[in-house]
Amino acid sequence: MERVLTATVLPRSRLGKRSPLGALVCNSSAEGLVDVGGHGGTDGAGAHGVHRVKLYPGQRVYVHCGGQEHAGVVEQHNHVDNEVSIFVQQLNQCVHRKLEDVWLSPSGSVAHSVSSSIDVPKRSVESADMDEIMAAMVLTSLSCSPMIQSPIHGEPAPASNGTDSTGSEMSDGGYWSCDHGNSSPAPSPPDAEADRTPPVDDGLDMEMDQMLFDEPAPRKRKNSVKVAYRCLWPNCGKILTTIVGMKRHIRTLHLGRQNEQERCQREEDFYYTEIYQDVEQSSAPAGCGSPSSPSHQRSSPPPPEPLQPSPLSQSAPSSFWQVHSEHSYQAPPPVGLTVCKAVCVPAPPRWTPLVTAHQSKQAAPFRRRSVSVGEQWLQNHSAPSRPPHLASVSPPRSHCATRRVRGEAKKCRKVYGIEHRDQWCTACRWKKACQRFLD
DNA sequence: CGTGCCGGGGT
DNA sequence: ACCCCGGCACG
Repeated sequence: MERVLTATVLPRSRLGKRSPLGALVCNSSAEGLVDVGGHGGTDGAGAHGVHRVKLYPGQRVYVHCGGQEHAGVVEQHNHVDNEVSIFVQQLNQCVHRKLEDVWLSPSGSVAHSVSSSIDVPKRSVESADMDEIMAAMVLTSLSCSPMIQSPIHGEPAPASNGTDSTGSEMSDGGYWSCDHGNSSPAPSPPDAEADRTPPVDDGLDMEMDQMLFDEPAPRKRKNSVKVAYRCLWPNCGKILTTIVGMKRHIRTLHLGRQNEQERCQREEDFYYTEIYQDVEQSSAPAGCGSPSSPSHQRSSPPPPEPLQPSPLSQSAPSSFWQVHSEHSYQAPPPVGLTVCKAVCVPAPPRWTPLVTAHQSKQAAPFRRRSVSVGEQWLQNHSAPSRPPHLASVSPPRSHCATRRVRGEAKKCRKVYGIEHRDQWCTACRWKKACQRFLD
């Protein structure tokens, strides 16, 4: 019931900072306290003075003075001491009384104090203070809860293209308004909000958790500007409140499919921007534009150009370089080549044609056949300036899908001649692709 | 036609 | 795994 009370009498002007609830009641007391004062309450326990209300100057009250009750007029009500200065006309003097000793009606008629007039259970002062504190906390949380959720719900859904005027979303925007107005029940609690949130990704959920529990609402309010991060990925526009969450969002949703090893860690930085939102502005009554629209954006990074992955993330399909030594035709080189053959350029004295062979090889079209380790190395290192589309695109085997193009390199047969067949590489001897003079 | 080498078979 | 060869494609 107190909740209803506090919700309905949300203050327009707060007087009692030290006692939020008192301030609230005070507000209502201006109109309500007087006329309820004389009503016949059934609260028999309230045979004492005024509790937890503020008396305003000029208000008529009754006090005991010199063993007799006198009517008086409130001159001042000191909240700190809970003392009331009352001018007693009969005595023509001003008296000070504790609030508890002040009556709004003659005790002879009805022996109850102001506190009983408002439907508040009689309690000790301590418990009453606790009530105030609790009520203040409730109020605080209620009034601040919109701030908490705003960064998430205030922004368009991921599918939005950035236009913030989402009419149906305005219901959420209503919480931006401080004026919860006459809604009898408390505003929809945060968990209800969370349920409505589309579970797009875990990042958002975590954001919600962080926002709701880790970050006390008042802290958010310290600066009147809220910071959030908006994903710049096309057709996304997701808003998160932490950089970590945003980076994770970009990583998982947008960059996730790319080669993780090749991807630069900081690449996510290019795909989000920092946005700010004025609390005051956003808490304006609903209807004056979407509350979700960020008041201004800052530090706009270069346009995302996202569909074209940055060079950092572009990775040569390593599958193309598959090591497929179909045949272990590693002909023992006649001059004793070592295992290094696969990687090092074999350059025995007799293989002088090798150099030209390699040079010509670079221009030769690629072949469908899987390449050997040596070929990989050569293709990776010896021709860095070749057109990238030849390097990174999947096998562009020119014409023949099944048979490799005849290399221009001289092969063992040509080098050694058929009469020195024993000097051929094994592959050549076996009529396989030459492993010594690679294409 | 010479050459490179794939696919397949034999041991 | 090693060895050989038929046969095809290419220059």
